[in-house]
Amino acid sequence: MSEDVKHDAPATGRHFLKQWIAEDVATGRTGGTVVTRFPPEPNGYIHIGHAKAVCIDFGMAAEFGGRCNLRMDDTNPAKESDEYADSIKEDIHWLGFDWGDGFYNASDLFDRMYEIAKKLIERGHAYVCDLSQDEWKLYRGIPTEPGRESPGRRRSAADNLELFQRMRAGEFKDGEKCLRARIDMASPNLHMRDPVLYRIMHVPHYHAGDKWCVYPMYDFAHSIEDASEGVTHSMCTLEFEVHRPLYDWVVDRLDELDMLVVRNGVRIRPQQREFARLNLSYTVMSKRKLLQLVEEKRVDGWDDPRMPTICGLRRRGYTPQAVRDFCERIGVSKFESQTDVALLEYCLRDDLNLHATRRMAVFNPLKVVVDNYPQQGGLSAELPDNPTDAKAGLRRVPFEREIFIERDDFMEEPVKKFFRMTPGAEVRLRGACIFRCTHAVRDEHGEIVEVHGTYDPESGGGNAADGRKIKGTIHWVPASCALRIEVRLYDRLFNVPDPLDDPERDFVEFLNPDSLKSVTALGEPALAEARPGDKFQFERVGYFCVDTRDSQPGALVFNRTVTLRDSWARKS
RNA sequence: UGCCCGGUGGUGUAAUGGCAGCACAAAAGACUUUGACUCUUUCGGAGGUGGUUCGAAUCCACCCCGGGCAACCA
Repeated sequence: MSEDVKHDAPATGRHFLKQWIAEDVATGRTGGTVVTRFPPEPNGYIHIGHAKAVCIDFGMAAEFGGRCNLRMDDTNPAKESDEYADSIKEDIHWLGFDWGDGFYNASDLFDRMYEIAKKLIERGHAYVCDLSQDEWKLYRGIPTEPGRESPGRRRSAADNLELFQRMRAGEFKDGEKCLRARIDMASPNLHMRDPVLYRIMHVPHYHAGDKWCVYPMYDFAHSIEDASEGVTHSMCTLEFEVHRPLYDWVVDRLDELDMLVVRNGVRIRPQQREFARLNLSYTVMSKRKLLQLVEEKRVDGWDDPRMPTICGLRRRGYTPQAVRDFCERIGVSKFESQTDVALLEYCLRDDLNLHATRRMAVFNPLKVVVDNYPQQGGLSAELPDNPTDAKAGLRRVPFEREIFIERDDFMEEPVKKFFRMTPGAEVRLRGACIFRCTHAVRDEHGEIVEVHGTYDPESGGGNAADGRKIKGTIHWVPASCALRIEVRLYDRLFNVPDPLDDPERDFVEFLNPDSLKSVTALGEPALAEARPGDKFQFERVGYFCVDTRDSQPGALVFNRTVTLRDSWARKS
């Protein structure tokens, strides 16, 4: 699926996950098929950090000829919904990945998990704990000191089983009891100090309905989900590293119960490894904080084009190819790094340059009058829709006696190395002709209101008949038939590279007040045909797309996806 | 301060005991009917101290620094 991704960068070396999987393939531990999974919790929209995980999970499976399941890790009904589950599926498909028939819900395994829990109780591996949450915290101890045993730990298996069944029957209130694993209250790893396996929640589940009032905890559920699906390689982010012994403990119990999938005679013991999550400069990546931005209306919803969510990037005009290329380039490691958003933008421009249709649009118009141009001149510029694509077509832009150019493209007293329009000098009007400015006209405030000059009638299309070179080329739109378009100029959401870096200040204080500026621009007539989602390069300015939410025929709204690189602006 | 995991140019990464390389960023130049793209060049790196070795980014020890874990969240 990644044929269309450019691989001009040297293939990143075999990162540790590839090495790990390759080794397991070689030793036959996979039973012939590498199986991975992407296990989002449907409690929010996925963002570019998840895209990294998606690319790793699906990418590793593809690379080793295996498969990757999509699984909703929906074990906490308090926060989850169909809306989120649906959006996650849509976003993964948009990224270009497909799970085939490998779609699962953790909640479909609730019966199985419940049975496993009962077996664990019978075998003395789990017990019902009556401690309140506060007591349980006290009993757990602190890292430097061992914890104390819960009274429930010494209860008979039969009694615990009965209590657990009563929990499930709804006889207890939330938090009144819980099921815990019997492991080691003295473990230096807090997660091994008899972790909670089931809690009571009298909350209906968006998928399982009102069948349950007890729900499994992540550590218990996740191992069972992986094992049930025959997952061989379970990759997640670094914060789960300390959970690994517990993951393995549950897999051991399943093994004892003979509940592991057997593939080609090999019992599949899923294994977990962890990689560093993606951090991107000038944004935040935590679902909680993104939710906060949405709820406090700091942005216009999850798909606000400034959001790092997949739907936000999509609306902004990002392409799946660019996101995948980016995920390939950032590599995989265990070092907690912060990637420069400039790399993402590089990948974006790289793709858009190849595929975006070219048009001209003027953002800050300055009227230019071509004094020697006949009223019905009949000249028009014929320009390629995309010079990087030989198959792309051409469009005509009518040239007129009055046109608009970018105010920045004119300087009455030019600084050195200014190659654009300036009195006395020639400049090329893109695709149309060579123009020599004679003078600027000012109003009573000294503001330049229009510029006059003459064109070279022998320069149709922009080439001089005598072959003389013209250094500067600027874009323009015809005055009479230019299209008024709304353009939303998006910039980075935050004005510091790491908004979470300052413990003294709330990250919202670092929001960039100029992250959105809405302006009216003048576009060339061909833009009238633009449809929602279409991507364009406005020449010499940047990449833009037609907004999928607010744009209407006759009232077009464009989002600035990313500017063009501009070495002139950087210099001055 | 208990346990776990990390530390290679500004940023992200490569090497698996044998010349520290690539990409992004930055800078200079060439080309150019987009000051874009493309091309060339430059800049700049091993947290520290010891040790093992003919040879250490890589192995060992100690130290320093960063992150994670102490939700009945995932």
